[in-house]
Amino acid sequence: MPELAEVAYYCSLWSPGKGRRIKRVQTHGATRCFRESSGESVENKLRGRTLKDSRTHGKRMLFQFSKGAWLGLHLGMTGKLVIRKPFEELQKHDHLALETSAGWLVFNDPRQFGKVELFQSEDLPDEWANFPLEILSLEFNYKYFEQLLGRRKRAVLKSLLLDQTLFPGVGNWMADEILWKARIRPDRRLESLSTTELKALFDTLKFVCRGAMKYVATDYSDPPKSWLFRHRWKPGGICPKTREDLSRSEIGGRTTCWSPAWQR
DNA sequence: ATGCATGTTACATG
DNA sequence: ACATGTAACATGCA
Repeated sequence: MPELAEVAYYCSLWSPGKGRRIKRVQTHGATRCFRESSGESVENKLRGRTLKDSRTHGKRMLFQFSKGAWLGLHLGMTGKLVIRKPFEELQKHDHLALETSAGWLVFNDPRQFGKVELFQSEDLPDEWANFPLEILSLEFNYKYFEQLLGRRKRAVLKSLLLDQTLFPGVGNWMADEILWKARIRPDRRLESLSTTELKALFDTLKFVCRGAMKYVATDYSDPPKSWLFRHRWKPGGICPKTREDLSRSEIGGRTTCWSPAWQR
């Protein structure tokens, strides 16, 4: 589920907890989400701390607590954040739940591809200090974009867009949306693009990220029907531009949807 | 029962 | 160094 905008949305769901003390922490200690650390260490670290701030970068989330404690979350494929009422029963895949006076701040993830990690530092943790530029930042301009692609001439576009070190936050549906909007086939290689196409790719990259933030990040509403998003998973889905059938196949290990009559 | 899923990583291979 | 393919992870859904 979660890409750039979905992550921003879920992150915002914990905002009612800001400024509140963590009265109690519940975990299911040994689930995969905790990786090398344990649920117990997370409990000990966060109990009694106050949630001060939160941020996202691409698909990652970071929560800052008092006394230099930081909680990093990645939602994987099926993770989400949710608030449960103070006396509400926790559910089956609630791996981490922080009790505050505003209710439980819950991380839920059935498939457990998500990840929970703790950092201890006064300032932003080192792991977060050197991330690539965010796509929607001002500094992520066309010149930077060209420079990013410098060594990747042979790469297939679909795979390239999914590279989190280049385009943090772009996931499967956004990559397809970007290529569809730019009218470029997902199986093309970077080296085959004309200057015009490269510029179109940059513009649609920004466009799709902005649109995703506008629609999805605010209240989890779907993008409009003019987007591929609304048609790509429907059996017999139709391209909103040509009204013709969409195609689907695996590219770079991921199911990919495109419009053969529209994309070249 | 089968196949598939908005993600990442490790590993083998070219 | 770059690129590709596969498996693995663990669960729910059609």
